[in-house]
Amino acid sequence: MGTPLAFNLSLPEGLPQELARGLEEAIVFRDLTPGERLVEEDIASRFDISRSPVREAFRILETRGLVLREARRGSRVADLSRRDLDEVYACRIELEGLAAAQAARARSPAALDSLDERLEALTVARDRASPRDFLRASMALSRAIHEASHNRTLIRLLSTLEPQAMRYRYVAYVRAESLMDASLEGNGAVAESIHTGDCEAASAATTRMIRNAWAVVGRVFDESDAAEPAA
Amino acid sequence: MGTPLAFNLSLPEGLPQELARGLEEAIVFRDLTPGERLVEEDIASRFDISRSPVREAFRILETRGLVLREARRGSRVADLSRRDLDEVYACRIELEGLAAAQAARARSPAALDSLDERLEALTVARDRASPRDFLRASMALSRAIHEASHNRTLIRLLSTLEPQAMRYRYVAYVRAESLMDASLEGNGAVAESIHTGDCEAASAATTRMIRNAWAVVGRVFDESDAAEPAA
DNA sequence: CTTCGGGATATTGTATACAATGGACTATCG
DNA sequence: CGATAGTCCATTGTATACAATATCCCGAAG
Repeated sequence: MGTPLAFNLSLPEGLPQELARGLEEAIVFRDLTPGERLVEEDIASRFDISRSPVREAFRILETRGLVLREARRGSRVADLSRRDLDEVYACRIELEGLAAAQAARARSPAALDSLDERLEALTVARDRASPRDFLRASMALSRAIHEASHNRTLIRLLSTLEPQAMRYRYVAYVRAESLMDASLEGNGAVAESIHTGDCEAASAATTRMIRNAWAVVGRVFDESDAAEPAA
Repeated sequence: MGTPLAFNLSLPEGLPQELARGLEEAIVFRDLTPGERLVEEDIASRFDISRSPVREAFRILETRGLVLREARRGSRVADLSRRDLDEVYACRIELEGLAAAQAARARSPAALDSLDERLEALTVARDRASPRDFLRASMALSRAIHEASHNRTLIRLLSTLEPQAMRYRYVAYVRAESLMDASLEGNGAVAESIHTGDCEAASAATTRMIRNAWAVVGRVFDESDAAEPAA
């Protein structure tokens, strides 16, 4: 399993966080495959650091549902499953809906600007038709919406839920790039109602978008899963 | 600040987890006060262990919103505020509502038994009129509902949200013990609709219960906060 | 051929040692 | 007297060392 896993690790925010971010991308984009074992020493030596920050990074990833840790039995990349997908999307509907509603209520100018910016970037990424870039941009936009809610607790919860969702979105986008159009459209509607300040509409638009995505991503996943049942 | 903080730390689930549980109780029940600094070495020597597990425990508590960590500046017990309270309750409404609905949909016999058991225990705790015991029992009942949803992702999210809510509930119960009656009644209604298998009713009952609690706990907190603004 | 046991090994969990940084204190200068 | 630079100390961040345990492999017995 010749995994590249080569990202430079500067430390503007702490080494464990940086490492976690890198590993997160590797998991989402399947450089690290579901079920793959994660040995602390391996990762540590690969980046020429000690096990201490690696352990902390694993813990971070565990709270994001990307890594499973069993006491004294080690860590491994969390599996993908239809059941897990459904769990994540059910939760997303509730929390993203709330975030959009509260963002619409707050309507802070700075947050709205950031939102427009990210939406623009998302359009650009769609035109390049790269699932990877599109997802990164989509993640940034989501974060902007979450932060526009000015609800730190909600932001905390979503930051531990979104990465898990990204994995399924990536699989779907790779197999059906047209999904990106739907996502772009949905996000546009959400952004618009947030601008308007209509909480109900923002929540409804978000709910609708995620429910759609759920159906499509789920379908694609099932097909993908049937093709290669034990990835 | 002669903090007792004496709980025996056996290790049936790992030392950091055990320590985190103990510290969590100490924070919820105000043995550790909001804003109080948490020095790794202090805690470590107090329990005669090394800093390693203490650091991991702090990280766990950070994900539960009970501890704030700033890079190289140490950790401290998270403050209580009306804003934080509102954030937590807004999220709880969504997630607990979903949990109740999914529990009603699943209706697995084992989970229902566990639920009844916890509800009975809650009644007993109410009769003793001890906020501490009541909260512990209430926490157990909540967990039973969450697990009855059979949604691991939701359980994960709620397990990082509930402890934060417990802090406010504790403050409120101490000042207004009658709140326990309301909680007991609300939980009874929720349990009943879960038994019935009516998702809508379960969700609605939960939403109503939490919305009520939000209003009352918020009011009590404001009064309490006015009395001692900087605890 | 299968199953059970025992030891070697790989890996995690905990402790300790070292490095680096931030804050406080002090002394000196304007 | 106030401001500021320099030093010291408390504390976190990282690395390494040690302990404990689960797993794997192999051999022997049934």
